Amino acid sequence: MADTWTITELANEQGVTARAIRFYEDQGLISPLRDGRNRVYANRDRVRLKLILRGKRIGLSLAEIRDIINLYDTPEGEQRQTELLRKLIRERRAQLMAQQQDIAVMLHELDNLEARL
Amino acid sequence: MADTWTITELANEQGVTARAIRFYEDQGLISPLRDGRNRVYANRDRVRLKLILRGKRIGLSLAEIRDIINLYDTPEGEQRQTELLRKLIRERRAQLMAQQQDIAVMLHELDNLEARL
DNA sequence: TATCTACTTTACGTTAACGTCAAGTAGATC
DNA sequence: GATCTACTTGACGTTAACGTAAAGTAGATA
Repeated sequence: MADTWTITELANEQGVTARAIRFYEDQGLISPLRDGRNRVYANRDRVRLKLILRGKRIGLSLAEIRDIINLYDTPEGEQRQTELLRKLIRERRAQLMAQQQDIAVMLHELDNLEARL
Repeated sequence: MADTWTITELANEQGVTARAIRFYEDQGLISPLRDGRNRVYANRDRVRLKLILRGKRIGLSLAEIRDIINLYDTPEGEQRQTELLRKLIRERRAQLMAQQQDIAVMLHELDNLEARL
């Protein structure tokens, strides 16, 4: 298993276009190293991309995903920030759980629908 | 409890703009009756709007929501269509369950994050 | 009867998230 | 050394989902 990827390798693997990945970089969501002009993606970039795509699949905007990434990237032990971070995490968790609920309701309705057939 | 609503009443209640509701109508997602030129929303329209907004909250596009609505609106007992319907329902259910999974992973990551604080 | 309020339609504007050329470069291959 | 391949950086185009006037109407109220 390689430990670095080119942009097209990563794009193919993750099922997105290279253009999309470059766009995420423009938006400050991912920052690969360079080999000359060319982008080189390490595993942490790959993990980051997966996080982005997971966020997209559940309907988060890139701005919201950036907020979540910022939670991850905040230096540890910054006491002044900790309380704020906890709050943001709680809010995000509440939103995700509400989404779970919405999906549960929809699944239930699909069950009813199928039962009617 | 009233059994009909004006567009602004419904908009305020559901936390969206009247413009958005009219847009959903343009897209064929909802079809209220009229009192002269004015739209009159009955309870089934209200339920329909809730379905639309629930879909939006979990990141579905209006086109996808329309597909789901079409599942609901298909006349019962159309034997020829039944098998296709079952298939569409199964696919949609699979997608929703995948989304549940994505959300579960994110919730887990938030837990880890909070634990680090 | 004039004004106010809540609706209507029409139409152009806006933002997010890329798609789609165009033009250039750098390394490998014929 | 020319051609091929995989990258690069602009820059303009596109679609979805509304926002935002503009201009008109119909019923209630001063």
